[in-house]
Amino acid sequence: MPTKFWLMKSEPDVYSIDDLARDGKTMWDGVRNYQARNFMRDQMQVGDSVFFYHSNAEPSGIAGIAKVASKAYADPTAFDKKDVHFDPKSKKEEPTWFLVDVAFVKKFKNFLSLDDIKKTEGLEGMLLLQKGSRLSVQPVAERHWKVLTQGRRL
DNA sequence: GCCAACGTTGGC
DNA sequence: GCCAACGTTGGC
Repeated sequence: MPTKFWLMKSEPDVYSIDDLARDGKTMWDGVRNYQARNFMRDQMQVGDSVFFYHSNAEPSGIAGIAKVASKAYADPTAFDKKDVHFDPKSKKEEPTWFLVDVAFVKKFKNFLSLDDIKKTEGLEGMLLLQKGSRLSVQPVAERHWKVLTQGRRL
């Protein structure tokens, strides 16, 4: 598998790095975008590293690190009529939506804000920084991961 | 809360 | 298969 590094977005009001630290592990449910689903279903491997990104936050940015803790399986919230992420088109025999389990690794002592990320050199081409990029699950190039994690007190 | 940039849906 | 209308994301 080519990619071993990922970035996954969550709104901290809904589920933050502190929630993951408390739970230890969580189902990354509610992804309803095909590209994001495909990354989880087709490419993620147990043990892959994940930037836990706080979106729609004050400030937005990378809050810590998590890791992929399961292979992809059907997202149960798609079958649950009472769930906000319910999708009547997804059938149990042939699920539309998938998720992986994500486990807590660390919370950064120094939150890495989007502002900091933008100021960082060597991130040319990083998906997160592309205008209009909204993908909530995205691959991170190894060199970008290194640039962001090395030479910093995180 | 605004709104630009995307993604999806559905009429034709 | 086109594309307008609509819904969502997410920075600001």
